[in-house]
Amino acid sequence: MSRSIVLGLNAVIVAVTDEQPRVLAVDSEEGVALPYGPLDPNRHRTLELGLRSWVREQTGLELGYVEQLYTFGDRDRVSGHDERLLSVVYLALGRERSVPLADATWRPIYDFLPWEDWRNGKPGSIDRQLAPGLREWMERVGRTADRRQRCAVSFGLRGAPWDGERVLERFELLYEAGLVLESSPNAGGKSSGRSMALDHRRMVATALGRLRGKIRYRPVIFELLPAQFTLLQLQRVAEALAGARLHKQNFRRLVQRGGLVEGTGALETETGGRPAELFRFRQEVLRERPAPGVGLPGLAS
Amino acid sequence: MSRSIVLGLNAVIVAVTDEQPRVLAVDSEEGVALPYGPLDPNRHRTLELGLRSWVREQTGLELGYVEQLYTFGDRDRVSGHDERLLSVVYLALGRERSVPLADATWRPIYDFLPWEDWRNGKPGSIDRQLAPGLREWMERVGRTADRRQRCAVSFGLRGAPWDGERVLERFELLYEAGLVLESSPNAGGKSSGRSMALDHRRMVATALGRLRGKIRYRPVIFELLPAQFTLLQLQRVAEALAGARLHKQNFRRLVQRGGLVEGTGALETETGGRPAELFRFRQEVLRERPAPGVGLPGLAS
DNA sequence: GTCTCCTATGCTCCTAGTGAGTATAAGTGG
DNA sequence: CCACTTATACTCACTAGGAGCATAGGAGAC
Repeated sequence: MSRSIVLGLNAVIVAVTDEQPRVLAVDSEEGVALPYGPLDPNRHRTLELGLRSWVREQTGLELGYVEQLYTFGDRDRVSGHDERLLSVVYLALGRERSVPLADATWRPIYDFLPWEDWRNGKPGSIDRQLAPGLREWMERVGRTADRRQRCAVSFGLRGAPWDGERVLERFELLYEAGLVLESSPNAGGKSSGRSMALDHRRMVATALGRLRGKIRYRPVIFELLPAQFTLLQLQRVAEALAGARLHKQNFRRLVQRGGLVEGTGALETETGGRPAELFRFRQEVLRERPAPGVGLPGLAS
Repeated sequence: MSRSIVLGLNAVIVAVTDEQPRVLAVDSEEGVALPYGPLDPNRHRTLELGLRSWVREQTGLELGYVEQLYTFGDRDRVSGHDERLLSVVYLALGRERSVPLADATWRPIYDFLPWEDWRNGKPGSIDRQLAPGLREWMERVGRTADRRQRCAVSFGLRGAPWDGERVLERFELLYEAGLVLESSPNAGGKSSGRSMALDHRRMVATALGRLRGKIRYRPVIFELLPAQFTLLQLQRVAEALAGARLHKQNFRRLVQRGGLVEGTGALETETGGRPAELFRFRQEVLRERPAPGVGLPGLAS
């Protein structure tokens, strides 16, 4: 049984609207799925171009910022295939807009990973379901020091701090423990989140973790915002991605003194309070600071 | 011409000895090459296991710490192949030791990327050859604002700071400008560095950039050290990777007060001066701090 | 108008961390 | 005992970050 290799291209396309980070997904037989297409060795000169063309075809969207995320290739990650399926996954950022093709829709990321959103305090499901579930799992498979350490570090148990960037570690731990079930459309209550096709939820987890890390040292957050924005809009997007509330005054101080933005003089009056100045991203910061990012005051660094 | 896909696995295996970061390489027809082997869909359950088995076969080395780096898949990156070659590249860390197989040797990374080593001041080749070369290239292809920005940011020209982590950006810029020539064993003088087979030098550049970033927020540097070490040894390894000198007293303060190491009480007397205490990595730091890394005092952060 | 309730924005205070350097300790080889 | 090496403790100034107070300028209720 000499199997051939098929190379798939997947995109985790992220946008933030109404203070919710969202991912563009299509409907498939296996459930909610990321835009996908196989690499065509003849047509696609590069992997990224192949990805862009598949996304265009399936969602009508022309991608802007794109970066490679990870390549998944375990044999058992998808069942029932005759070929060996490898998937190269990309992260794309953009502003949400209506998508021409009807079956492509923007879904809130935290529907799939509800334990990652701490903006309204610690999600109750962590103490109610996930932590007990992990404990049960450890009883079942053996309470090794290594497993205890992983649980503590990933979920901030036993005095460890919560680290927003460990999204993937948390997902993989829950997966191992059988607390998130994939490939079964209606599996899991609200606690363990909505599932996706195949291992697409793992891809979303990878993307969120990477994005949370990256906004701190590269100005990628501006890919998610219009050309002009108020500082509160910027903060809301940062909070949506970080999944945590930030200290307002200090956030402003950081982005302004850090030279990331510059005022335009124009005012936004639809704020519901005092009008806010509109700002724009300051390109020159790239030449001035080695690692310009937004900084997340109020988070454990 | 419907081409099939071949999936290659490459390893950038890094160790530090004699204050030099080194990469394990084998000799091939095209020149110095990274350990390589195609994925066997039947034998290799995961990509990482496939990689480990190829490295074992080609170098006799059993890998420890391994992480996925990047997947290269451009059509034109290798010429003369009938199939489309994709390469999934992994970064591996270890302590250097004699390698059973004779044609696998440890080569200094800075032989391939000499402009990355600033430990003895700014490498002269930057001002002598690379910067002028980039200028010429821009004259030739057009001096767009975007190109000027890339040059300035990557190489710290026109007042921009040098950012040690932008290894890949620098390499790609030099490659575009024709200042590093691959696939020609004797190309380039000392200035542009020794070349490697195919696009393997790009892989090494990717690995070095990732590693420089990672030691700051994950304690991976200890993978490169013996179980016990003096603080100066630790510092020398950090310097070797960062390609820069660090402030000694502040470096010690950072790793000690950061809880990354703990003294063993034992002394190392072969220092040539006052004996130094031997330290070991402190596992518990993982539970205490969200992003424990060594910190590089003296570098622009 | 004026009161209340928004959000925006400026400023202060305190603490922890970082950059840079001085001083002292404890070995080695002559 | 000397010069020289490396180790380690400590100081000082400065900056960045956490937390909160105070004021500014709009909208809507009355």
